Amino acid sequence: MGGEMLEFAILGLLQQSPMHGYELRKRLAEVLGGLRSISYGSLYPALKRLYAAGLVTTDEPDRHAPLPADAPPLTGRRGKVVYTITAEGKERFAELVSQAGPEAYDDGRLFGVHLAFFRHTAADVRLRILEGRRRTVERQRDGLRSSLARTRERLDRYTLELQRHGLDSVDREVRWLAELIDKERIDGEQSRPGPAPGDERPRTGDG
Amino acid sequence: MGGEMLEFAILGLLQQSPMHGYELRKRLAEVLGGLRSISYGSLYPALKRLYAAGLVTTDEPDRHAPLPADAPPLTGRRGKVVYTITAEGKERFAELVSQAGPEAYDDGRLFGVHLAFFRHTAADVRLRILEGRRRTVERQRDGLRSSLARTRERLDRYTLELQRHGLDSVDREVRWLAELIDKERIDGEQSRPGPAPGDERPRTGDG
DNA sequence: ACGCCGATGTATCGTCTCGATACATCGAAC
DNA sequence: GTTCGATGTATCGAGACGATACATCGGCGT
Repeated sequence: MGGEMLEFAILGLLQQSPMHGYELRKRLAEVLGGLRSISYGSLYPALKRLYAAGLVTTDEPDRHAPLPADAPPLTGRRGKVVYTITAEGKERFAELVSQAGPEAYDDGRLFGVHLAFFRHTAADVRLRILEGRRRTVERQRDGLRSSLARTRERLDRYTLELQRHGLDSVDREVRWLAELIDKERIDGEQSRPGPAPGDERPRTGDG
Repeated sequence: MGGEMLEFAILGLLQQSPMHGYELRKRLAEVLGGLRSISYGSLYPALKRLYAAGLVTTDEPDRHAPLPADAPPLTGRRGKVVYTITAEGKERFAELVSQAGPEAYDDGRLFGVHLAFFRHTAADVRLRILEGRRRTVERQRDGLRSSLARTRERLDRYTLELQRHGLDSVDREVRWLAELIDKERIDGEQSRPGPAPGDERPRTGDG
Protein backbone atom coordinates (compact mmCIF):
# COMPACT_ATOMS: atom_id res chain seq x y z
CA MET A 1 0.00 0.00 0.00
CA GLY A 2 0.97 3.62 -0.43
CA GLY A 3 3.09 2.46 -3.32
CA GLU A 4 0.02 3.02 -5.42
CA MET A 5 1.03 6.50 -6.33
CA LEU A 6 3.25 5.68 -9.29
CA GLU A 7 0.78 3.13 -10.66
CA PHE A 8 -2.01 5.65 -10.36
CA ALA A 9 -0.08 8.34 -12.21
CA ILE A 10 0.96 5.97 -14.99
CA LEU A 11 -2.59 4.75 -15.50
CA GLY A 12 -3.79 8.33 -15.60
CA LEU A 13 -1.33 9.29 -18.29
CA LEU A 14 -1.91 6.19 -20.39
CA GLN A 15 -5.63 6.88 -20.12
CA GLN A 16 -5.00 9.98 -22.23
CA SER A 17 -2.88 8.22 -24.85
CA PRO A 18 -0.45 5.27 -25.25
CA MET A 19 3.15 6.16 -24.56
CA HIS A 20 6.58 4.69 -24.11
CA GLY A 21 8.65 4.91 -20.95
CA TYR A 22 10.80 7.84 -21.87
CA GLU A 23 7.88 10.13 -22.58
CA LEU A 24 5.98 8.78 -19.60
CA ARG A 25 8.81 9.89 -17.42
CA LYS A 26 8.77 13.44 -18.75
CA ARG A 27 5.02 13.75 -18.39
CA LEU A 28 5.23 12.27 -14.91
CA ALA A 29 7.56 15.08 -13.86
CA GLU A 30 5.06 17.69 -15.06
CA VAL A 31 2.18 15.98 -13.38
CA LEU A 32 3.97 15.50 -10.07
CA GLY A 33 4.26 19.27 -9.73
CA GLY A 34 7.35 20.02 -11.77
CA LEU A 35 9.89 19.38 -9.07
CA ARG A 36 10.55 15.73 -8.23
CA SER A 37 11.04 13.49 -11.26
CA ILE A 38 10.72 9.73 -11.28
CA SER A 39 13.80 7.62 -11.90
CA TYR A 40 13.92 4.76 -14.38
CA GLY A 41 14.75 2.50 -11.51
CA SER A 42 11.21 3.19 -10.29
CA LEU A 43 9.42 3.55 -13.59
CA TYR A 44 10.30 0.30 -15.36
CA PRO A 45 9.62 -1.96 -12.40
CA ALA A 46 6.30 -0.18 -11.98
CA LEU A 47 5.43 -0.82 -15.63
CA LYS A 48 6.40 -4.43 -15.19
CA ARG A 49 4.07 -4.73 -12.21
CA LEU A 50 1.24 -3.11 -14.15
CA TYR A 51 1.84 -5.49 -17.02
CA ALA A 52 1.86 -8.48 -14.69
CA ALA A 53 -1.42 -7.27 -13.18
CA GLY A 54 -2.96 -6.98 -16.64
CA LEU A 55 -3.57 -3.25 -16.35
CA VAL A 56 -1.38 -2.29 -19.32
CA THR A 57 -0.22 -4.05 -22.51
CA THR A 58 2.65 -3.50 -24.91
CA ASP A 59 3.20 -3.72 -28.66
CA GLU A 60 5.31 -6.73 -28.26
CA PRO A 61 3.55 -8.81 -25.62
CA ASP A 62 6.24 -11.44 -25.02
CA ARG A 63 8.67 -8.77 -23.86
CA HIS A 64 7.78 -9.13 -20.23
CA ALA A 65 7.25 -12.86 -20.28
CA PRO A 66 9.52 -14.89 -18.00
CA LEU A 67 12.85 -15.62 -19.66
CA PRO A 68 13.84 -19.21 -20.53
CA ALA A 69 16.13 -19.34 -17.50
CA ASP A 70 19.75 -19.39 -18.62
CA ALA A 71 19.46 -16.89 -21.49
CA PRO A 72 21.88 -13.97 -21.20
CA PRO A 73 20.19 -11.11 -19.32
CA LEU A 74 18.39 -9.73 -22.39
CA THR A 75 21.24 -8.07 -24.18
CA GLY A 76 20.75 -7.21 -27.83
CA ARG A 77 17.77 -5.77 -29.66
CA ARG A 78 15.89 -3.33 -27.49
CA GLY A 79 13.59 -0.89 -29.23
CA LYS A 80 10.71 1.35 -28.32
CA VAL A 81 7.98 -0.23 -26.26
CA VAL A 82 4.62 1.46 -26.39
CA TYR A 83 2.39 0.89 -23.37
CA THR A 84 -1.38 0.97 -23.66
CA ILE A 85 -3.94 0.86 -20.88
CA THR A 86 -6.31 -2.13 -20.85
CA ALA A 87 -9.98 -2.33 -19.92
CA GLU A 88 -9.00 -3.59 -16.47
CA GLY A 89 -6.57 -0.70 -16.21
CA LYS A 90 -9.34 1.77 -16.90
CA GLU A 91 -11.50 0.11 -14.27
CA ARG A 92 -8.71 0.32 -11.76
CA PHE A 93 -8.14 3.97 -12.59
CA ALA A 94 -11.84 4.75 -12.17
CA GLU A 95 -11.68 3.03 -8.80
CA LEU A 96 -8.64 5.03 -7.69
CA VAL A 97 -10.09 8.29 -8.95
CA SER A 98 -13.25 7.85 -6.91
CA GLN A 99 -11.51 7.25 -3.57
CA ALA A 100 -12.36 10.10 -1.24
CA GLY A 101 -11.06 8.88 2.13
CA PRO A 102 -7.76 9.45 3.98
CA GLU A 103 -5.92 7.20 1.55
CA ALA A 104 -6.52 9.91 -1.07
CA TYR A 105 -5.10 12.83 0.86
CA ASP A 106 -3.03 11.81 3.88
CA ASP A 107 0.01 11.29 1.70
CA GLY A 108 0.97 14.49 -0.07
CA ARG A 109 2.34 12.75 -3.14
CA LEU A 110 -0.76 10.71 -3.65
CA PHE A 111 -2.87 13.80 -3.13
CA GLY A 112 -0.84 15.49 -5.87
CA VAL A 113 -1.69 12.71 -8.28
CA HIS A 114 -5.36 12.93 -7.40
CA LEU A 115 -5.21 16.66 -8.07
CA ALA A 116 -3.46 16.09 -11.39
CA PHE A 117 -6.36 13.93 -12.54
CA PHE A 118 -9.16 15.93 -10.97
CA ARG A 119 -10.82 16.39 -14.33
CA HIS A 120 -11.65 12.68 -14.17
CA THR A 121 -13.03 13.06 -10.65
CA ALA A 122 -16.63 13.75 -9.63
CA ALA A 123 -17.22 17.21 -8.19
CA ASP A 124 -18.29 16.04 -4.74
CA VAL A 125 -15.28 13.73 -4.48
CA ARG A 126 -13.01 16.61 -5.46
CA LEU A 127 -14.39 18.69 -2.64
CA ARG A 128 -14.06 15.91 -0.09
CA ILE A 129 -10.46 15.27 -1.07
CA LEU A 130 -9.56 18.94 -0.88
CA GLU A 131 -11.20 19.34 2.51
CA GLY A 132 -9.56 16.18 3.82
CA ARG A 133 -6.20 17.37 2.63
CA ARG A 134 -6.74 20.69 4.31
CA ARG A 135 -7.53 19.03 7.62
CA THR A 136 -4.43 16.85 7.32
CA VAL A 137 -2.16 19.78 6.58
CA GLU A 138 -3.75 21.88 9.31
CA ARG A 139 -2.98 19.13 11.77
CA GLN A 140 0.62 19.06 10.58
CA ARG A 141 0.81 22.82 10.95
CA ASP A 142 -0.55 22.71 14.48
CA GLY A 143 1.87 19.98 15.47
CA LEU A 144 4.75 21.93 14.05
CA ARG A 145 3.59 25.09 15.77
CA SER A 146 3.38 23.56 19.19
CA SER A 147 6.67 21.74 18.68
CA LEU A 148 8.25 25.04 17.77
CA ALA A 149 6.75 26.67 20.86
CA ARG A 150 8.00 23.84 23.11
CA THR A 151 11.53 23.80 21.73
CA ARG A 152 12.09 27.51 21.16
CA GLU A 153 14.54 27.77 24.05
CA ARG A 154 16.27 24.45 23.66
CA LEU A 155 17.28 24.53 20.01
CA ASP A 156 19.85 26.64 18.23
CA ARG A 157 19.19 29.44 15.83
CA TYR A 158 19.65 27.43 12.63
CA THR A 159 17.36 24.58 13.57
CA LEU A 160 14.82 27.16 14.63
CA GLU A 161 15.13 28.83 11.23
CA LEU A 162 14.55 25.49 9.56
CA GLN A 163 11.43 24.90 11.61
CA ARG A 164 10.20 28.42 11.02
CA HIS A 165 10.57 27.99 7.28
CA GLY A 166 8.84 24.62 7.41
CA LEU A 167 5.96 26.09 9.37
CA ASP A 168 5.68 28.92 6.89
CA SER A 169 5.51 26.45 3.99
CA VAL A 170 2.82 24.38 5.63
CA ASP A 171 0.88 27.50 6.44
CA ARG A 172 1.03 28.59 2.81
CA GLU A 173 -0.16 25.18 1.75
CA VAL A 174 -3.22 25.49 3.96
CA ARG A 175 -4.06 28.84 2.43
CA TRP A 176 -3.54 27.48 -1.07
CA LEU A 177 -5.90 24.61 -0.34
CA ALA A 178 -8.46 27.02 1.08
CA GLU A 179 -8.36 28.95 -2.19
CA LEU A 180 -8.83 25.79 -4.21
CA ILE A 181 -11.80 24.84 -2.05
CA ASP A 182 -13.38 28.24 -2.52
CA LYS A 183 -13.04 28.05 -6.27
CA GLU A 184 -14.42 24.55 -6.25
CA ARG A 185 -17.46 25.64 -4.24
CA ILE A 186 -18.17 28.55 -6.55
CA ASP A 187 -18.01 26.27 -9.58
CA GLY A 188 -20.29 23.79 -7.88
CA GLU A 189 -22.91 26.40 -7.06
CA GLN A 190 -22.89 27.79 -10.57
CA SER A 191 -23.40 24.47 -12.34
CA ARG A 192 -25.74 22.76 -9.90
CA PRO A 193 -29.44 23.68 -9.56
CA GLY A 194 -28.60 23.36 -5.87
CA PRO A 195 -30.59 23.49 -2.59
CA ALA A 196 -31.61 27.12 -3.08
CA PRO A 197 -28.96 29.77 -2.38
CA GLY A 198 -30.84 31.26 0.59
CA ASP A 199 -31.10 27.88 2.36
CA GLU A 200 -27.58 27.65 3.77
CA ARG A 201 -27.62 25.31 6.72
CA PRO A 202 -24.28 24.94 8.56
CA ARG A 203 -23.19 21.75 6.77
CA THR A 204 -22.64 18.67 8.91
CA GLY A 205 -19.20 18.06 7.41
CA ASP A 206 -18.42 14.41 6.63
CA GLY A 207 -20.68 11.44 6.95
CA MET B 1 25.95 7.86 -1.87
CA GLY B 2 23.55 10.44 -0.55
CA GLY B 3 22.55 7.83 1.96
CA GLU B 4 24.94 9.66 4.20
CA MET B 5 22.26 11.91 5.50
CA LEU B 6 20.95 9.69 8.26
CA GLU B 7 24.45 8.72 9.39
CA PHE B 8 25.42 12.36 9.48
CA ALA B 9 22.42 13.34 11.57
CA ILE B 10 22.94 10.46 14.02
CA LEU B 11 26.60 11.28 14.49
CA GLY B 12 25.69 14.92 15.05
CA LEU B 13 23.20 14.07 17.76
CA LEU B 14 25.45 11.55 19.48
CA GLN B 15 28.19 14.14 19.42
CA GLN B 16 26.10 16.16 21.87
CA SER B 17 25.37 13.22 24.18
CA PRO B 18 24.90 9.44 24.15
CA MET B 19 21.36 8.33 23.48
CA HIS B 20 19.23 5.31 22.73
CA GLY B 21 17.25 4.79 19.56
CA TYR B 22 13.89 5.97 20.75
CA GLU B 23 15.17 9.36 21.82
CA LEU B 24 17.39 9.59 18.77
CA ARG B 25 14.31 9.28 16.64
CA LYS B 26 12.48 12.09 18.40
CA ARG B 27 15.47 14.41 18.19
CA LEU B 28 15.94 13.48 14.56
CA ALA B 29 12.43 14.67 13.78
CA GLU B 30 13.16 18.05 15.36
CA VAL B 31 16.45 18.37 13.59
CA LEU B 32 15.04 17.43 10.19
CA GLY B 33 12.76 20.43 10.30
CA GLY B 34 9.83 19.15 12.34
CA LEU B 35 7.89 17.57 9.53
CA ARG B 36 9.29 14.31 8.22
CA SER B 37 10.26 11.81 10.91
CA ILE B 38 12.55 8.86 10.47
CA SER B 39 11.12 5.37 10.76
CA TYR B 40 12.64 2.63 12.87
CA GLY B 41 13.04 0.65 9.71
CA SER B 42 15.60 3.26 8.69
CA LEU B 43 17.06 4.10 12.07
CA TYR B 44 18.10 0.71 13.39
CA PRO B 45 19.77 -0.46 10.18
CA ALA B 46 21.61 2.86 10.10
CA LEU B 47 22.82 2.34 13.67
CA LYS B 48 23.91 -1.14 12.74
CA ARG B 49 25.93 0.22 9.82
CA LEU B 50 27.52 2.84 12.05
CA TYR B 51 28.38 0.18 14.59
CA ALA B 52 29.89 -2.04 11.90
CA ALA B 53 31.96 0.90 10.65
CA GLY B 54 33.23 1.54 14.17
CA LEU B 55 31.74 5.03 14.37
CA VAL B 56 29.50 4.30 17.36
CA THR B 57 29.56 1.82 20.28
CA THR B 58 26.95 0.48 22.64
CA ASP B 59 26.73 -0.41 26.33
CA GLU B 60 26.55 -4.01 25.53
CA PRO B 61 29.06 -4.48 22.73
CA ASP B 62 28.18 -8.04 21.71
CA ARG B 63 24.65 -6.99 20.84
CA HIS B 64 25.49 -6.42 17.19
CA ALA B 65 27.96 -9.26 16.89
CA PRO B 66 27.05 -11.97 14.37
CA LEU B 67 24.69 -14.52 15.89
CA PRO B 68 25.75 -18.16 16.37
CA ALA B 69 23.78 -19.18 13.30
CA ASP B 70 20.79 -21.27 14.33
CA ALA B 71 19.79 -19.22 17.38
CA PRO B 72 16.17 -18.01 17.27
CA PRO B 73 16.05 -14.53 15.70
CA LEU B 74 16.92 -12.74 18.94
CA THR B 75 13.66 -13.06 20.79
CA GLY B 76 13.68 -12.54 24.52
CA ARG B 77 15.47 -9.99 26.63
CA ARG B 78 15.74 -6.71 24.81
CA GLY B 79 16.44 -3.63 26.89
CA LYS B 80 17.66 -0.13 26.36
CA VAL B 81 20.74 0.23 24.22
CA VAL B 82 22.70 3.41 24.65
CA TYR B 83 24.77 4.46 21.66
CA THR B 84 27.93 6.52 22.06
CA ILE B 85 30.03 8.13 19.37
CA THR B 86 33.63 6.89 19.05
CA ALA B 87 36.80 8.79 18.21
CA GLU B 88 36.51 7.64 14.60
CA GLY B 89 32.91 8.77 14.62
CA LYS B 90 33.95 12.24 15.70
CA GLU B 91 36.55 12.34 12.97
CA ARG B 92 33.97 11.33 10.41
CA PHE B 93 31.57 13.97 11.68
CA ALA B 94 34.26 16.65 11.46
CA GLU B 95 34.91 15.55 7.90
CA LEU B 96 31.22 15.72 6.96
CA VAL B 97 30.75 19.07 8.66
CA SER B 98 33.56 20.63 6.67
CA GLN B 99 32.28 19.61 3.24
CA ALA B 100 31.36 22.74 1.31
CA GLY B 101 30.79 21.39 -2.22
CA PRO B 102 27.63 20.36 -4.09
CA GLU B 103 27.36 17.18 -2.03
CA ALA B 104 26.54 19.44 0.92
CA TYR B 105 23.69 21.37 -0.66
CA ASP B 106 22.37 19.76 -3.86
CA ASP B 107 20.20 17.42 -1.85
CA GLY B 108 17.70 19.34 0.26
CA ARG B 109 17.62 16.79 3.06
CA LEU B 110 21.36 16.68 3.41
CA PHE B 111 21.45 20.47 3.35
CA GLY B 112 18.94 20.45 6.20
CA VAL B 113 21.26 18.30 8.28
CA HIS B 114 24.19 20.57 7.55
CA LEU B 115 22.08 23.51 8.67
CA ALA B 116 21.06 21.70 11.83
CA PHE B 117 24.71 21.32 12.81
CA PHE B 118 25.91 24.69 11.60
CA ARG B 119 27.22 25.56 15.03
CA HIS B 120 29.90 22.93 14.43
CA THR B 121 30.72 24.41 11.03
CA ALA B 122 33.33 27.04 10.22
CA ALA B 123 31.90 30.43 9.25
CA ASP B 124 33.30 30.44 5.72
CA VAL B 125 32.00 26.94 5.07
CA ARG B 126 28.59 27.99 6.34
CA LEU B 127 28.49 30.82 3.86
CA ARG B 128 29.61 28.63 0.97
CA ILE B 129 26.95 26.03 1.73
CA LEU B 130 24.21 28.64 1.98
CA GLU B 131 25.24 30.27 -1.27
CA GLY B 132 25.52 26.92 -3.03
CA ARG B 133 22.10 25.95 -1.80
CA ARG B 134 20.71 29.23 -3.02
CA ARG B 135 22.13 28.67 -6.49
CA THR B 136 20.69 25.15 -6.59
CA VAL B 137 17.24 26.27 -5.55
CA GLU B 138 17.36 29.22 -7.94
CA ARG B 139 18.09 26.82 -10.75
CA GLN B 140 15.12 24.69 -9.69
CA ARG B 141 12.95 27.77 -9.61
CA ASP B 142 14.03 28.84 -13.09
CA GLY B 143 13.43 25.38 -14.48
CA LEU B 144 10.00 25.30 -12.94
CA ARG B 145 9.23 28.77 -14.19
CA SER B 146 10.11 28.02 -17.79
CA SER B 147 8.34 24.68 -17.62
CA LEU B 148 5.26 26.49 -16.38
CA ALA B 149 5.55 29.03 -19.21
CA ARG B 150 5.95 26.27 -21.80
CA THR B 151 3.03 24.17 -20.58
CA ARG B 152 0.59 26.91 -19.60
CA GLU B 153 -1.70 26.14 -22.52
CA ARG B 154 -1.34 22.41 -22.60
CA LEU B 155 -2.14 21.47 -19.01
CA ASP B 156 -5.37 21.65 -17.09
CA ARG B 157 -6.25 24.04 -14.33
CA TYR B 158 -5.44 21.72 -11.43
CA THR B 159 -2.01 20.68 -12.63
CA LEU B 160 -1.28 24.32 -13.24
CA GLU B 161 -2.32 25.14 -9.69
CA LEU B 162 0.01 22.45 -8.42
CA GLN B 163 2.89 23.88 -10.41
CA ARG B 164 2.04 27.42 -9.34
CA HIS B 165 2.09 26.39 -5.70
CA GLY B 166 5.36 24.54 -6.20
CA LEU B 167 6.92 27.55 -7.83
CA ASP B 168 5.72 29.75 -5.01
CA SER B 169 7.30 27.42 -2.43
CA VAL B 170 10.61 27.33 -4.21
CA ASP B 171 10.54 31.08 -4.56
CA ARG B 172 9.96 31.45 -0.83
CA GLU B 173 12.84 29.11 -0.17
CA VAL B 174 15.17 31.28 -2.22
CA ARG B 175 14.13 34.34 -0.25
CA TRP B 176 14.56 32.48 3.03
CA LEU B 177 18.07 31.46 2.02
CA ALA B 178 18.87 35.02 1.01
CA GLU B 179 17.87 36.17 4.49
CA LEU B 180 20.04 33.54 6.13
CA ILE B 181 22.97 34.61 3.97
CA ASP B 182 22.49 38.25 4.91
CA LYS B 183 22.46 37.43 8.60
CA GLU B 184 25.50 35.24 8.17
CA ARG B 185 27.39 38.07 6.44
CA ILE B 186 26.51 40.55 9.13
CA ASP B 187 27.70 38.18 11.84
CA GLY B 188 30.90 37.63 9.92
CA GLU B 189 31.59 41.33 9.66
CA GLN B 190 30.94 41.94 13.32
CA SER B 191 33.18 39.20 14.67
CA ARG B 192 36.02 39.47 12.19
CA PRO B 193 38.66 42.21 12.46
CA GLY B 194 37.71 42.68 8.83
CA PRO B 195 38.50 45.33 6.22
CA ALA B 196 38.29 48.29 8.58
CA PRO B 197 34.92 49.25 10.08
CA GLY B 198 35.03 52.85 8.83
CA ASP B 199 35.29 51.61 5.27
CA GLU B 200 31.57 51.10 4.75
CA ARG B 201 30.80 51.28 1.07
CA PRO B 202 27.10 51.97 0.31
CA ARG B 203 26.08 48.32 0.29
CA THR B 204 24.89 46.99 -3.01
CA GLY B 205 21.81 45.63 -1.23
CA ASP B 206 22.03 42.39 -3.19
CA GLY B 207 19.58 41.08 -5.90
C1' DA C 1 30.30 7.28 -47.72
C1' DC C 2 31.61 7.18 -43.09
C1' DG C 3 32.13 7.90 -38.37
C1' DC C 4 30.81 10.22 -34.44
C1' DC C 5 27.89 12.35 -31.18
C1' DG C 6 24.09 13.78 -28.52
C1' DA C 7 19.23 12.84 -27.90
C1' DT C 8 16.27 9.22 -27.35
C1' DG C 9 15.20 4.95 -25.32
C1' DT C 10 15.14 0.36 -22.38
C1' DA C 11 16.77 -2.06 -18.53
C1' DT C 12 19.06 -3.80 -14.07
C1' DC C 13 21.77 -3.61 -9.78
C1' DG C 14 22.87 -2.52 -5.02
C1' DT C 15 21.63 0.25 -1.36
C1' DC C 16 18.52 2.49 1.29
C1' DT C 17 13.88 3.91 3.14
C1' DC C 18 9.47 3.12 4.55
C1' DG C 19 5.16 1.31 6.79
C1' DA C 20 3.63 -2.51 9.16
C1' DT C 21 4.28 -5.54 12.55
C1' DA C 22 5.94 -8.02 16.57
C1' DC C 23 7.68 -8.14 20.84
C1' DA C 24 9.50 -6.40 25.52
C1' DT C 25 9.60 -3.39 29.74
C1' DC C 26 7.84 -0.33 32.99
C1' DG C 27 5.04 2.81 35.85
C1' DA C 28 0.63 4.18 37.25
C1' DA C 29 -4.27 3.53 37.61
C1' DC C 30 -7.79 0.69 39.14
C1' DG D 1 -2.20 -7.89 40.60
C1' DT D 2 -3.59 -6.77 36.29
C1' DT D 3 -4.60 -4.03 32.43
C1' DC D 4 -2.96 -0.16 29.79
C1' DG D 5 -0.37 3.36 27.47
C1' DA D 6 4.23 5.14 26.96
C1' DT D 7 8.71 3.70 26.17
C1' DG D 8 11.79 0.82 23.75
C1' DT D 9 14.21 -2.64 20.25
C1' DA D 10 13.98 -5.09 16.11
C1' DT D 11 12.79 -7.27 11.40
C1' DC D 12 10.44 -7.90 6.97
C1' DG D 13 8.78 -7.19 2.29
C1' DA D 14 7.85 -3.75 -1.03
C1' DG D 15 9.43 -0.32 -3.48
C1' DA D 16 12.25 4.03 -4.76
C1' DC D 17 16.53 5.92 -6.06
C1' DG D 18 21.12 6.91 -8.28
C1' DA D 19 24.37 4.84 -11.10
C1' DT D 20 25.35 2.41 -14.85
C1' DA D 21 25.14 -0.17 -19.13
C1' DC D 22 23.57 -0.76 -23.45
C1' DA D 23 20.87 0.22 -27.93
C1' DT D 24 18.99 3.15 -31.74
C1' DC D 25 18.58 7.05 -34.55
C1' DG D 26 19.22 11.45 -36.94
C1' DG D 27 22.19 14.90 -38.41
C1' DC D 28 26.65 17.00 -39.20
C1' DG D 29 31.36 17.38 -40.64
C1' DT D 30 34.73 15.65 -43.69
